[in-house]
Amino acid sequence: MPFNLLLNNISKFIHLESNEQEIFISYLKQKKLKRKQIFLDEGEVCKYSAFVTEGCLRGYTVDKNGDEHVLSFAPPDWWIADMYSLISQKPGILTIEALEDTEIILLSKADQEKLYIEIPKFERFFRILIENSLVANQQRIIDNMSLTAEERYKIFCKRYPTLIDTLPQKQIASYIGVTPEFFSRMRSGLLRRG
Amino acid sequence: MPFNLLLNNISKFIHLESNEQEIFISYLKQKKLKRKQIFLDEGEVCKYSAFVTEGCLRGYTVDKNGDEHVLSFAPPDWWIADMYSLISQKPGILTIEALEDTEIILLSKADQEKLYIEIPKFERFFRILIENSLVANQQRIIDNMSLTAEERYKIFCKRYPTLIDTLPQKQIASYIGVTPEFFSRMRSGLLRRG
DNA sequence: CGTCTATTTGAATGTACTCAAAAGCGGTGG
DNA sequence: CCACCGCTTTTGAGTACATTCAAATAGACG
Repeated sequence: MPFNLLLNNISKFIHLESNEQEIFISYLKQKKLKRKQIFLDEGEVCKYSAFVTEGCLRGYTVDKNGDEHVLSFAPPDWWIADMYSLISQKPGILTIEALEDTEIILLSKADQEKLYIEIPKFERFFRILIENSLVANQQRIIDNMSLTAEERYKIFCKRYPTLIDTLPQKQIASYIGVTPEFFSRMRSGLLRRG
Repeated sequence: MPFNLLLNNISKFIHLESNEQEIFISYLKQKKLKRKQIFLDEGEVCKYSAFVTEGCLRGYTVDKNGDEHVLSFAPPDWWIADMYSLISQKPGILTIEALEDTEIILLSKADQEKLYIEIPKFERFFRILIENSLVANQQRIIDNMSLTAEERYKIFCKRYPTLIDTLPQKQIASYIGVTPEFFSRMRSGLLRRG
């Protein structure tokens, strides 16, 4: 079944009866994205949460100089959306793009709201999901203020070991908050030393 | 009634029947903090969410050089906690301190969990609260990556106009992510120009 | 293969930091 | 109520981490 990864993800936090599973599944849509395909563009209203089952997405913003800044990666078993836009239903600031051929499961904002009412457990599920996301984001703010680029890179390597070999350096540099040039020097420095 | 600010805050997102209000209020405790008093210390397990009714708190971390970094301010009508520690019930990294004489309302983790079960609406309330917090934190990450210190300062002034005159510059500098010395220069630069 | 993009390397520059010291301000006690 | 003490803010000079711009090299995809 194509929804197994998602159902398993959910079962870590709440238990669904089989009829509840059916209702939930009825709300889901599958979608495939080609490498470099845009899932959500800056300025659009975000109408879906996406759960990645294969491949990888990235969410990024573009600043006034045209430089990109990666807010988040979404490898398999992760959710991604422009949370600001999804909540407010106003035009968003994120672009979400496939870094490779990717498969996702979609849950629309409207259906998510229905879920909250029909199966209140989902309110709990998404609360917990967002709590964890909040904690991770707060930690990242602290790290950005407290640590050097090299320390942030080491933390990234520990926290996302699987992403290190798959992602282009450019993208990791952008997530960590340095230029690709500096990231390259940093890495060759780390290799020579420890 | 001392809980009016909090009840009013909640009523923006969910409606409580009067008996539900009573249950909720029965879980709350009031507490007063003197200026510079520590509400939660680094390394402690965070057992309470705090809602500020008067004064102001700040949550900060201390890095390996002994420098402080402010993660959040909590003026009246705001919640504050060490979310990581509150969720995991492990020792936290935040210190939460009163910047002035402050009054807060406490809700314990245990009672919050009870609320979720007895009055499921609260699951929704806190989900929404945390969603908004997540969006604000994500925006801050983006701003830290995209903007200069001066631009971040201007945004801070717009977003928290009331805090500008009450907070010591040192604290704002720490929130924005610059040294007090640089912050001072930056400000005098801004005053001379526009 | 050829083209396009990613990565590396070099040199000059800038933004923000460090250390040091002076000036300002606020709270507290005599 | 004033004087003092401690903390915050300002100012100065030198420095560092990271950026910019440019060019060469390497890699990946069609």
